[in-house]
Amino acid sequence: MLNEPMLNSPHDCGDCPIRHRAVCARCEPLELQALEEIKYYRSFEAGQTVVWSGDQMDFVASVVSGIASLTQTMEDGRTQMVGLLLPSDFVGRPGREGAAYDVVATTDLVMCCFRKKPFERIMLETPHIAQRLLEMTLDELDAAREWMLVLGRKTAREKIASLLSIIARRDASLKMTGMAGTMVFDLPLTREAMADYLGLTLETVSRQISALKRDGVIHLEGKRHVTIPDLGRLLEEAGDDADGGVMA
Amino acid sequence: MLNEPMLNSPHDCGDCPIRHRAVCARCEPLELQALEEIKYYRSFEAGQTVVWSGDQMDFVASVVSGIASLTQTMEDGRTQMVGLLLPSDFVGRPGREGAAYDVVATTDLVMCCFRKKPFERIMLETPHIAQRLLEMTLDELDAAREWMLVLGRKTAREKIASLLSIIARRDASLKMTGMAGTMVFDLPLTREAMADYLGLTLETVSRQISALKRDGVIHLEGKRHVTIPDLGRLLEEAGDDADGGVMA
DNA sequence: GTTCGCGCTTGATCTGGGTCAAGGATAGCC
DNA sequence: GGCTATCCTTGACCCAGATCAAGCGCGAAC
Repeated sequence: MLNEPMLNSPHDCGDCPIRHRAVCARCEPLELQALEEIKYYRSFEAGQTVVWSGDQMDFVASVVSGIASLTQTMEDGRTQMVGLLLPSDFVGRPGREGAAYDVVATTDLVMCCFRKKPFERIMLETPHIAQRLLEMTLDELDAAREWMLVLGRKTAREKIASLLSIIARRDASLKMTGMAGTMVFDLPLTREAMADYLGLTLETVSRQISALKRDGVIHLEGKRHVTIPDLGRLLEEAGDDADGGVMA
Repeated sequence: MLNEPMLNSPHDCGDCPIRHRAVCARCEPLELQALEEIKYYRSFEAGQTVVWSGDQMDFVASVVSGIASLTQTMEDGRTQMVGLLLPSDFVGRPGREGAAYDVVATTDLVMCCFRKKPFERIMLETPHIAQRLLEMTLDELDAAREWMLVLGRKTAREKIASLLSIIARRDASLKMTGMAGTMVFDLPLTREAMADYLGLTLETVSRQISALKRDGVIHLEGKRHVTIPDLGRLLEEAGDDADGGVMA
């Protein structure tokens, strides 16, 4: 039903060190020089906040390695993760002033940043960059809306299954046999981060993971290393036959 | 914190009959002719489905009058509304094939449609249309993510308050006195539609509305005509002091 | 008028997931 | 080795919201 925004572009453009779909210099030879000039890298440790909601955000960026999350927090501390940024994902709001949500490094993180003002100028001069950003933003919108179904209508078990299948399918190190075969990967999120993404408590996340393990839908080595013997079965658990959901 | 995508452009361009922010012919004098040629109107009765999820969608459109909603449904019938389209809102996925969700006429509805292929061509030739669409899509993304917080972390009472304040602030017929003054409007949604938007059951929606009424936070005449004597108070109920939330 | 249907309300009861609380496992560090 | 911190698990209990059920109000059709 939905397309799969995060899946559709590993964007492997050879030795390009950046691999960001939107503005990869290698894919934009004409703009190479202009983009190179406004480009810089930033590193963050797990747990660090990249930008605070409402703060001025004078750059746009794409993830080089690691995972960042977009998070909203209420005054009383309730938080909801509204997006996961994996390598090659883009973050930024050309034409917008402040950040709309906290951007937090969930793992150690390297981002490739472009100063915003000149980036916007380049965008104006280079129509297909705006169009590519539009497509990516539409993908993110689809993913966000898919996630609204998860948050609003799925049970705890379905939520966990949805998240696991999404991570499994995006994980670069996945090992897959057959159409709905075995997948192996490491969870890049703590139970608490998963809870924040799923609108649950960390206790419920833990319990449901234990239940999936007990029922043989998944296997765990340690707390993070996951084996999914039958992805099709997991997708059924997710209440989501057609596709395994989408993320952003 | 967040900007207010749906609020920021009543886009009153005089006698323009369309008033769609993205492609209003009056605001695009250069493209007037080209857009006029691919433009047509469609009317729907309340309850009709405009497009089904997955179907080919060979147009993009903006709402002229009435309300449409974007809805996702699981095989077992659970449904989640993922967007509300009010007059001047845009719907469509330039560069995308099928529809990602059902589009349903929630009230009687008139849409101004543009055939997709030629629209995409015009977009390619007219950079600032792509840029305007990008900005609108970013707004919708913000709204969707804001709604994720509502779905994932707010209580039933807060959800209702969030929805009411959003509708109140977007309603054209609103009557407002002072900064957080009295507002009067008609609910354009049934209890069931509200439930689908909020991830609740219609019974819970009904009960919470009754509770808000009992507590004097809102007044009701009949089942749809709402008076909010103190918007500030409602926003507190919404657990959302800074702003009243955003919608899409 | 009566009847129907739909949208809505309200009550009674049940339950999934939250809350509170007590450990267990593992990694780093002295 | 022991100590501490972090992350995770599990149990006991509770409550917000779901579910099941009955009935109301009101406009439309006859």
